[in-house]
Amino acid sequence: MTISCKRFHNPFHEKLIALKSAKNVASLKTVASLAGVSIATVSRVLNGDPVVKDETRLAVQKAIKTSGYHPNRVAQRLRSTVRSKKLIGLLIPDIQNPFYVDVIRGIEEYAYENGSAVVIGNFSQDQKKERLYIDILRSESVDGFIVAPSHGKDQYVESLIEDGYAVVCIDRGLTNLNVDVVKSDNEKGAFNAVEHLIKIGHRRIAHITGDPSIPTTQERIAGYMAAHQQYGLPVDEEIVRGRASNFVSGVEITRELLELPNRPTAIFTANNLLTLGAFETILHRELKIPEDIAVLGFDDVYWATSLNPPLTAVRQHGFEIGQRAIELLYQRIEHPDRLPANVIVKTDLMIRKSCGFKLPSKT
Amino acid sequence: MTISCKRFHNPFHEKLIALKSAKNVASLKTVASLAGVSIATVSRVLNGDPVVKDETRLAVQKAIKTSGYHPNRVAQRLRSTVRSKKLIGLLIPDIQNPFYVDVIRGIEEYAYENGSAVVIGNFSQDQKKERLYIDILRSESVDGFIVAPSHGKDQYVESLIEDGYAVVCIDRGLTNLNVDVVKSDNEKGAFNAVEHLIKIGHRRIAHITGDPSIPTTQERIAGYMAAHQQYGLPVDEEIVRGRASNFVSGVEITRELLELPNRPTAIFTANNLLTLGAFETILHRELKIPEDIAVLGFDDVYWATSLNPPLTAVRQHGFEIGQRAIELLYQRIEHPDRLPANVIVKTDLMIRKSCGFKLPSKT
DNA sequence: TGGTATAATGTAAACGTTTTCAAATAGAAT
DNA sequence: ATTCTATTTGAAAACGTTTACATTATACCA
Repeated sequence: MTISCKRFHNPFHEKLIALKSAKNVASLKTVASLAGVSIATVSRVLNGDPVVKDETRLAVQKAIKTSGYHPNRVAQRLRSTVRSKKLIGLLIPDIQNPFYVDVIRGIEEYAYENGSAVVIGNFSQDQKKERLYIDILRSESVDGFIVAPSHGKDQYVESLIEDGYAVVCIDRGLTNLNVDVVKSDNEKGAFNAVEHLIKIGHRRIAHITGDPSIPTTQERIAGYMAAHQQYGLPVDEEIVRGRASNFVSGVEITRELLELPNRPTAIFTANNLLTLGAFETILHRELKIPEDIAVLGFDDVYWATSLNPPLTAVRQHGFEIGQRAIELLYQRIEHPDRLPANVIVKTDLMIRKSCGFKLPSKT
Repeated sequence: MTISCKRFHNPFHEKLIALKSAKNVASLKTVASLAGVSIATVSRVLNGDPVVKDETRLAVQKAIKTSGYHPNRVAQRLRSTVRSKKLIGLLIPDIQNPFYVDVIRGIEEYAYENGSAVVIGNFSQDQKKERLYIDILRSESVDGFIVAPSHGKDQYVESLIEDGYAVVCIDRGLTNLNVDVVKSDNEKGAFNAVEHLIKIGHRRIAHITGDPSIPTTQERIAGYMAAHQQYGLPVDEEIVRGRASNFVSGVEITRELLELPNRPTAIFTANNLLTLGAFETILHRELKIPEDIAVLGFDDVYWATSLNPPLTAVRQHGFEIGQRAIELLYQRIEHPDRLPANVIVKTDLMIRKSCGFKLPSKT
């Protein structure tokens, strides 16, 4: 007992305690006087400046260790005009959407590996909230933004870029400005999905779209149209409907579709919430999937295989999208004048049972 | 055209431009010289100090508006020793778990309404990652932490409290330290679930538990046991099994259970991933739920009603847990010496079809 | 009018860094 | 010894706030 106490009361340790600030935290000053040098020298050691003498470097490093020093990121951020990569602001439209959760994971993993922290703002498609978050993140001096803008001409996001912030958009771009964008190949994904339905014999395929004002929605509709055109199938505008991108909308529109005199044999839903609405409505009516009506959804989710029947879905690679996005952001921070890149991430069609099987056909 | 240009070239506006810093951002200094006062006065106006004369206040407010001033939160944080509520650190074990997404939403909504920002660290049950995040958040000088500690005696979290940080734990507490905790009533939830199964006639009920080292798991097991005891049902240890809290574990253990000579008539799974594993395994074997075997899961999720059959589940109120947690955190920031609170949030049993119906019985 | 109390504002230090510039030290060459 | 150069270090300013303290302006009273 006495011995261990002694160990803690050696003069060195006492000096250390006295040197720490009110918050009981070691600062440059603590380390400096512990090592008998100036704070400038300590700073140089920390930043790997080769100019310091080996002898001093060693002394400083020892002092850093014994004092348990960690740099104060707030002070660093306040001081330096040059952008580092310490704090990334992330603006997400809907954290409940598993697609965005994947995106977040991708970003977060990369950030973690590089010692960055991520501030997340979930603005729930609410413009006012989006703006508040942008203001907050600005005043937190984040080093860069990753944003899924609420719409194509989001002035607040544009102003960020004009003010010289590093910005990468995900899921949707900006109409007026040339900016780094990472998103899924929505048109191709939708095309492949509808093509699959056509190939296994469907001729009357409904499409429940998301919020028509969102670019993503338009691209998926375009893919739907293109597949029809390519296979010489007419499009019946009556069975291409969409209002909001949520569960309720999925339920309502599916109900409308099922009551149509000439009911479609398949439904292609534009996102996972719509899919859920459709699934539930159909099963509630005691109709069988895929025998009575097939369902194919945009967005694969981890519980898609547990649905009964397992869902055939267009898989977006959210994780990879997130990774690409933060990579681009890092690059932009380093090279602010690099030409903006446009990364399109492929999608995969995950064929399961909700669409039935391929009918015999000659390719 | 000419007119609008003129408007932008009035001397006032030119002065403003000249006053803004290199980053083209207004600071206290900008506002101060625009209003012809010192920065101290501007600061006072901003913080609602009643000492300033109405006349000056008006002038300053006008200058604030025209300059588009926003306070720099980094500088604020660096300067003030007193904790505010501007930046909250949130440490989450698994952002893919919809339960935690609800918790995050609860926290985030409250934070938004109060002008706080939230830094999220997702440490994926990885101790090393948890520690790094704690270090980062410390050095970002967050005003408080909300943490789901990786285990009951998490020294790193404990050290936070010892260093005077405001900390609230969610989902699990800390063994050694008295700290604010918000969590579900796990034992009661499990009890109600098993009671329900017993009441509708099940006599042989398996329990797939989560990672046995997590307190939550123990509490749910306790509820399982208590229900058996109360209804005079013996517990067969062989059908109470658990390894990790993930999907694979759910699949494996379900498989084991199904191959038992004396197969249980119902499975109670301890979280949503295990449930998913069980569901998928059972359906894959072409067994019918609930006729062949009933399933009841801890954790209700938004897609539970879309499963076939819809899942009977113990609903945790993640959103409310988040809200309570940040409320407690705010309180602790204001009153660091308040006695720690222990909030237990009730659960609800959502009865759907995966357990079959109540057998006629004389209560 | 001068004095004093009160109200209003300004000055300057501090928070913990980074970085420029100047100073000190050392070594080499004369 | 003196000067010069190269190496190594330190002093001080700056980032944008808050705040204790000092100063000035205003009002009141004798």
